[in-house]
Amino acid sequence: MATNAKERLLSAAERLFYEEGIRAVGIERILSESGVGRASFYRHFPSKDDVVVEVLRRRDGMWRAWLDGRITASERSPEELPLALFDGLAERFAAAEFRGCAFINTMVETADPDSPAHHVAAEHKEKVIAVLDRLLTEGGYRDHEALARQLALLGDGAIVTAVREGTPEAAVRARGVAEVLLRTAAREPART
Amino acid sequence: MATNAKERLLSAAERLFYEEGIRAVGIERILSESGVGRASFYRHFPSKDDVVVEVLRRRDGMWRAWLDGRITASERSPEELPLALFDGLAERFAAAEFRGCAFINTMVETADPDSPAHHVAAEHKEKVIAVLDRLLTEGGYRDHEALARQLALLGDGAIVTAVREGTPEAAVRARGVAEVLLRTAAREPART
DNA sequence: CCAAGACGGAACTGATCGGTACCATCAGGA
DNA sequence: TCCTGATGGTACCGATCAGTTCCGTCTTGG
Repeated sequence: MATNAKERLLSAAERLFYEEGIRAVGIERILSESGVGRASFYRHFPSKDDVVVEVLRRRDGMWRAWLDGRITASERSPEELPLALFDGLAERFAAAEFRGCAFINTMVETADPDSPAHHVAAEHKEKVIAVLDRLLTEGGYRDHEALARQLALLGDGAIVTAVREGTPEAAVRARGVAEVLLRTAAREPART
Repeated sequence: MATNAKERLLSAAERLFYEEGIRAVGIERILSESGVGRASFYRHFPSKDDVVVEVLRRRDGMWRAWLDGRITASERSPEELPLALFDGLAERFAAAEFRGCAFINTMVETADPDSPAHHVAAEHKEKVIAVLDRLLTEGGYRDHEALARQLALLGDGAIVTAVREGTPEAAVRARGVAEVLLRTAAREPART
């Protein structure tokens, strides 16, 4: 039976890619930090690019599961529930290893917008927007899709700002903007 | 007399770094596209890293000069003048070669926040925020600094969103948020 | 008990990386 | 005229890149 070589490779690659960047991390580093042999690497993955894509897919699943958790654990009212995104971001920004959004970073580092990695990263963001759209719809907001895209834009702005500043403060600022946005937005007539 | 070898190097490097990323562009590419000899390169710059820093400094100056131009050319009223940033971004996003903000890209690609390049990039953003702060102060906004930082966060969010979507639409969405923000913000009592 | 398969280690390929050294050329000022 | 200094071209350096190949070992299911 196979041991968990593939799993070790993926988790080491995920950590290294996030901390130092994709191009900056060579195969050698992934091998030495995961303890996997060179040949085993290429038994599981045709090339480094395939590792990148699979790491992003994993991270997409993890990240959205985490977001769902933060949403269900939030004690905010339905019309304020979308703000749970910014509550969550505030936590993430405070983590020592925080270095922005792996998907934004990938799109920046992988210049070619047609590359598989760029594609997976872009899809992740659309899925997050879909989650926000659902929350806003349930919250009774009329123009929920446009609002969802504005909130996502705010979240991404907060992320790159936090990378630059090195403090979690950007999450608070973005949440402030989001609160104004939600208060101003029109909601469906109450159904009572 | 020296010809313009240094200038050719810098403009070629700036274009290549922006289009393909810093790590993705080797010295060889810069040499061949600028027509400069290898030795001449190292007569002007101690290392590639120094080119990166000087390119960023140049671009910082150019970019802020361009922003100033867009501001003075704007026909918006003083209280709406900060929106000129988003008008300008809308133009940039529509350009075929648009690939985000060179400074954000640099900070993402250069993981080390202590590196000179990261530093120059971070300083650029602070200078832009200072410009916004001045506009907001002149527009009579009370909490101008916090507002300036929120608008800058919106701008950066629009930029990374535009990279992902490949359309200029994000500028319009961000401007919409900015309008709500400015309308909601408290202004000094009118001095008439 | 033994064969199949997953594994780690290491040697090797060709290409490219950033950086150095040397050389011939060409312009301009004394 | 001659000399100085900036230039472009090229050969070269050691290091590292992604990827291939082979070999010995260990585990596990039949």
